[in-house]
Amino acid sequence: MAETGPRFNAPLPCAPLTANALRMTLHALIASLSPETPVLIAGPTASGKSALAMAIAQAQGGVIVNADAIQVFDNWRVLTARPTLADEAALPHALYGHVAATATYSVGHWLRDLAPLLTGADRPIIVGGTGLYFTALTEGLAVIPDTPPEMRHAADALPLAALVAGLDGETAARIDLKNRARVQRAWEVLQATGRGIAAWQAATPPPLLPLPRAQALVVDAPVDWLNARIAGRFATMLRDGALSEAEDNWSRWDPALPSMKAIGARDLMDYLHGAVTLDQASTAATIATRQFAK
RNA sequence: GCCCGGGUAGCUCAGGGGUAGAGCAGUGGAUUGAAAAUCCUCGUGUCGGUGGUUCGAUUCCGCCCCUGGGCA
Repeated sequence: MAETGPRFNAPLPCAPLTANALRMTLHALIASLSPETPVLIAGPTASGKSALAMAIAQAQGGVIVNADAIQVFDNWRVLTARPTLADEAALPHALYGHVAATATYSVGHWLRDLAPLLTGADRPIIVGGTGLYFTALTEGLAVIPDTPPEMRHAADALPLAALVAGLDGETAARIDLKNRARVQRAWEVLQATGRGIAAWQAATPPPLLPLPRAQALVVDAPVDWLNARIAGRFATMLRDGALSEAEDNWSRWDPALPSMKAIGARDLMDYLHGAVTLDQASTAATIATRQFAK
């Protein structure tokens, strides 16, 4: 059962179906689900995960819970394809836009926010594109004390080689030493706690929701079909107000903030700066989306 | 019409008498608190066409075609 990453069964080959066949497939799929058991929905962006979640909630009830690292922030709705106000009014949603744009947030926060929903009255339907979140949920996450922000600042200033030199042997043997994000995280943990991250991870507690206790679905779609949907997506976002969202974020723009990592945010800011045309921004954002969807 | 640049990977370009290499795009893979992040892997293409010089031309020379700019 122990696999690496969320490798769910994939019963929904939605793309090549006609609208009617798709409706019937969805119908059969939903009918096969137990209304008591938590549902997990993973899949690439623009594959129709949210629509599936809403269809399930509509038919069987339950709360739609976000498992996307960027949709948790309150500053982008259109650009991150968060459920609309109408969607949220129609069906219960949780962990969407509940974090301030200027806050830091990560898997640990998410798991803590999620925990009460797993034992609540409503059956959770957890949808999202962040693989790490699903992995942490179904396979567990090491409990490591928070590292202070100063530690991050200190590490930011150091070259990779210095960080590598500062690791404990057990950790150094285990992680990708060329990957700055991994190395820096390990360095920060060792500095802050005096214990190597490998040791912390070896003591990972059992998962909050092991895969066998959930109904896991992955929306799988052919690349060509996906790319076609992605191609029109940014234009649609612009039409729906992505540009004014960008203007709203203008005064607090800081590329280092997690909330500003939203695909297209940087491109929109570049456009507002006059550095690129809207066309160039759209192209860049579309390419980034396609790469992300893989 | 004349003068000066260019024409090399899907795109932007570097190079240079011994059949060529970067970035981007694309591909495959990794992933334990930045994950919409981060890292790793994969580069043969008539070097615009055609003649010539040469042991050997994508590289030098002629002509032709295309393209950017300047002068008329």
